[in-house]
Amino acid sequence: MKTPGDTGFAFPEWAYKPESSPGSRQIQLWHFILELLRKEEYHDVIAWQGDYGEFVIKDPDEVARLWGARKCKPQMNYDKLSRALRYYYNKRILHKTKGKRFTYKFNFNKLVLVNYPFIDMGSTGSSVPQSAPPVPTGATTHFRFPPSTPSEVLSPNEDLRSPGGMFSSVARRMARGSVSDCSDGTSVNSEIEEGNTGAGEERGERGVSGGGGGPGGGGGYRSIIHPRLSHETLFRMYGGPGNPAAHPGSRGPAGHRIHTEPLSPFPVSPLPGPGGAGLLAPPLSPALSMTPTSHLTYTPSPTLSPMLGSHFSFNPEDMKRYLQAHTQSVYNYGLSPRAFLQYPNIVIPQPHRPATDKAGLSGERGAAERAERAATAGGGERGGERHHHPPLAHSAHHHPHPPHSAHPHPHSHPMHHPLHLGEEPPHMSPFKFKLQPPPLGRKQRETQGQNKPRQSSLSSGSGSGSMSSTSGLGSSLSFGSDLSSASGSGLISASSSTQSLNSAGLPKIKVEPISDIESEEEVEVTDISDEDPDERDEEFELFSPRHLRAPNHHHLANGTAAPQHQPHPDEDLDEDVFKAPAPPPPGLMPFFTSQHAHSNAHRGLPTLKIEPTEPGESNTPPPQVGSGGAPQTKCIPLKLRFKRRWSEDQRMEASQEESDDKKVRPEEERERERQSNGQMEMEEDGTGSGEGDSPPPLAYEGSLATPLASHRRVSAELHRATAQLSLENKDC
DNA sequence: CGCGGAAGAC
DNA sequence: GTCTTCCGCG
Repeated sequence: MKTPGDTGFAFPEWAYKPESSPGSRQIQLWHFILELLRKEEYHDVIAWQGDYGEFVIKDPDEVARLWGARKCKPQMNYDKLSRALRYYYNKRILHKTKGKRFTYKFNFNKLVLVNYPFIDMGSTGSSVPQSAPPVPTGATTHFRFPPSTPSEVLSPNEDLRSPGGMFSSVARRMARGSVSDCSDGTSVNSEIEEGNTGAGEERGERGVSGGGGGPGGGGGYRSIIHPRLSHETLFRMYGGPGNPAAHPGSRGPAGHRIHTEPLSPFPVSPLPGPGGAGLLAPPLSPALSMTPTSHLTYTPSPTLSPMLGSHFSFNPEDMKRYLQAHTQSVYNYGLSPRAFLQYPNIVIPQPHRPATDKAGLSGERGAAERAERAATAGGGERGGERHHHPPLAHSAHHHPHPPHSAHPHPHSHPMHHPLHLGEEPPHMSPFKFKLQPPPLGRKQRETQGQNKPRQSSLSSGSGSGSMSSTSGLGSSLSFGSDLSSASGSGLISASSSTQSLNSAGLPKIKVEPISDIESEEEVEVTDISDEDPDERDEEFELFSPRHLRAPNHHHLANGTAAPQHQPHPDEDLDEDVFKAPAPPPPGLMPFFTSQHAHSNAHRGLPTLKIEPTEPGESNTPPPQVGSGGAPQTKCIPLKLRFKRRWSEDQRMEASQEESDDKKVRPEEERERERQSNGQMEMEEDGTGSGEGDSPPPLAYEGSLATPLASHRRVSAELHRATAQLSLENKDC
């Protein structure tokens, strides 16, 4: 569904950049998949379908062939490709949609969310259905796979500052294929890329007629983004010139909203100054820092890391929306609130469903598949996915642009076989679906049970310090002009379809009547069957009381009430990234204010209070918390408290991650944890004094980039601070 | 069809 | 580290 247009889902550009991937120089499979997904030409082969992030490989052999071509592995086949895909399970980049053949689902949280932690949802009212892709179908939604050529990577200069420059640079990159050519001369890239031009095999043409590429020009969504120009769609942090494509609503570079919300990242800096991004106020998430410079380095997760050159181009408003939507999605998905903790300024979005759109999301998956396979039949009027989408897209999204040829009708593609997807026209469904978290790999599942201490792989992986500074935004996104509409369309259709499916005997789905009240739980459809127990568990953990202990903190930190919603089952995800060290964030902020500290102490960890000091560590009563000034009434062993808290958090994380990461990052994390635990002890108390020592930025950085790392850093900082305090406040 | 271990290439 | 290749299991 979402695919309306094609790629209904918009990913940040960085997601498409191969460079971003840490380990591999070459394009990674998930990048490749995304690339294919975003190209209309390949919709017959692979397309978004079903829930948010869910896609179906309609033609496994073809996909394998393409992949093989890209990698110059002629022997590639679906079996192998799928093995590679399965490796993503542990990384949590993907998970399998059970019950549906060839259907997988991206974990956007990991992919996207991570990168846009700063999003301020609170302000916007618009909500996007959970399942909806982050940026559903907007005209602008396409992302283009940027060619990866490193050389091409934007020069910092360009990226950063000049919007135009960025675009151009980006454009260039994009223009190129993302991939390396096979030695034989076959260039994979060309295949894909050319698809647009027609070079590609059958598919080729789809594209965009809008070749003009001009922004705004092309037809349909694509039009907005010329294949090569997709940048436009990309959002730049501070906007380049508004995207023409941008939806009408967004006007100028600086969206209105942006300014309106103090907290919102956008307002912060549009200044592009290089420093700007990096320099954002500590409170802001690192991600916020949009500066190009920072981006370059920023890598949220090892796997996901944004590419160096990531640029952002976006319309602020759009961005905002996008983020919100995304956030919601994430949220719905079960993103852990903790993630947000890191960013005090960020308002945690509460999921809410659009009044109108309440409908659920997508569900059609199976049907679609079958349809396809069945296919054949020309059953539908629609040709492949698009069929559905386009219409939806239109209605749903109003294109800012003038209608384009491309835009078109679903059928526009000559190539497509008429597949009939299960999609249905959007309509609201009275039910709400509950999203299931993506299923974990077996192991993970198994493992979960055991709580091993582990930390998130992702976070650590990427890196540590370097990335931190960079803003999360390295990616560029294209936003659908209208989220609500988009979401609505996608979701709705899905929901309906889902239901139908159910009736059909498809996988079980939980359908709940929608209650407005629960806005939080958005709709998601998932197969209950498997899934997510794992993830859920994980998530639960996040939310578990322990974490929640100091809900207030969070809220405070955020500045807005975070949704208290209970642990969503859904939450999940990407914990790694998000999980940032819970303790730190809240703590840090508070740091500066003595009051917070106190409050924390009091409220927060009641239990902790009295515990005996630890053995090795200083028994010494921790310094008073209120360093700032609040004389603490008593010397509270903050250390202990914090320590405890910290430990718990870590444990939690560990447990969560454990499951997640088992493979991914094993020991480092643990080790870190251990260390941190040991050290952490005092930390937070130091708040007041600590400040000096620990520059907020650090903390943030860490948090963004790598939770773990950040933890460590923070802890170290705290430690130091604490030490000082201790010295100072010996009396206690 | 899907999963995941193992070995190995890059 | 990211697959690629094989393979046994369900």
